[in-house]
Amino acid sequence: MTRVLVLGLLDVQPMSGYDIQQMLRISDAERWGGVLIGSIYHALKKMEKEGLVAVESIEQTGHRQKAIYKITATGREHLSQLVGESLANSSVNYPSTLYSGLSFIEKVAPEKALAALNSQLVALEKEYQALESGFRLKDIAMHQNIPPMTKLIFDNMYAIVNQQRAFVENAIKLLESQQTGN
Amino acid sequence: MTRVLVLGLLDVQPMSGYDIQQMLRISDAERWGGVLIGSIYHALKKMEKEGLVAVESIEQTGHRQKAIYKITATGREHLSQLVGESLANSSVNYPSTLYSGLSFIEKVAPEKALAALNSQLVALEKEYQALESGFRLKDIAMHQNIPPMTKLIFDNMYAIVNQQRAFVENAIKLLESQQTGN
DNA sequence: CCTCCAATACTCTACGTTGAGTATTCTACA
DNA sequence: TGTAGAATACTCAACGTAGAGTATTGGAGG
Repeated sequence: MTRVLVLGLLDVQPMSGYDIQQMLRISDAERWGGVLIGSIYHALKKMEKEGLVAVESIEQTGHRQKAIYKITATGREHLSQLVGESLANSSVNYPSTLYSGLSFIEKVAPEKALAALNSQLVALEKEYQALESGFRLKDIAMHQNIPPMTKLIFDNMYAIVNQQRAFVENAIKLLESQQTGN
Repeated sequence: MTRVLVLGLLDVQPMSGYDIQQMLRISDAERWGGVLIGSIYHALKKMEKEGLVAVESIEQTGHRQKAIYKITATGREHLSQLVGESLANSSVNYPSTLYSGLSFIEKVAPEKALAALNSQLVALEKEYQALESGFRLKDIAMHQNIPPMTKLIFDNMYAIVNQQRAFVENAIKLLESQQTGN
């Protein structure tokens, strides 16, 4: 996924690792991608060895220099390949951390478990609001002309957060009913 | 997550890395956890150094030996801690691979993109059916007495697969409408 | 003009994941 | 009784992730 994002951005125009970082930070990819600094530079180095990208130039500013990378023809083919795979592969990923926690929930005291689940509910609420305000900002920036695919992705993110919210609420209800012995 | 599962199982009874592997394979965790061989042994070695687990005994069978691990008191505390965190942390994880593919969908020919998305739909359908038959088998094995928490988790998995199915269907519709120029 | 903080542009190492690979033992069946 | 293949039990190196750390430059305020 890191590779798709890096190659995709370099295909728009040559840029440095830092620029890629900034691009990802500004775009929605920040929220769902969570690509970290180290991964970007690692991907660039790796793909350079593989001939998918190349250093176009090195800009000097005083004693500091930055490498401007560009995508190669092979890289463009590879990108197309990767995008195809990303579209074809199953996109389900279960919240395994939560599942494993619930599987061994008896390892913590019921009050602690309830407190923990409630704090997750707060986190989910926060995520939902961050999504909403992010969307509003984008909507204004693009003058109410958000591309339909971006809209679809946002809707999917809303749906996922809501789904998890309902799930956690049900888990809480179940725990409470078990605690009172009903 | 690997640690929670490994510690949780060792807390039931001492066993070897291979036994843990088998336990996970049999349980539902196989489907959502996807914990791989290497990760289990790595976790065991690491946690042994940290004093969370210890080798209880080494069973010899001819020239082959297997190490039976047990959880320590510190390990039990740690498990409780980890379960608490698993319950408290946000459980949303977006299908970033698909999102990145969709973000750069124009890098592949429209027919290829459609074909790829349709093959994902097939994969999702397969996953749904695997879920259903897995649940039925479990239901029979437990004589229609599946624990409510397990039921909740299964329902969440169904919901997630359905959500992704709807999402991919909408993406396909959007692509088709763009292709015909509506 | 100086100073301090934010921004720029990476480097580096620790860590977990991945799954092919290795080696041994068991077992079914011919 | 021999043997092919499944099951057992783990090793190992390549790889990607993670994010703190380092070093330099730009800019705002006193």
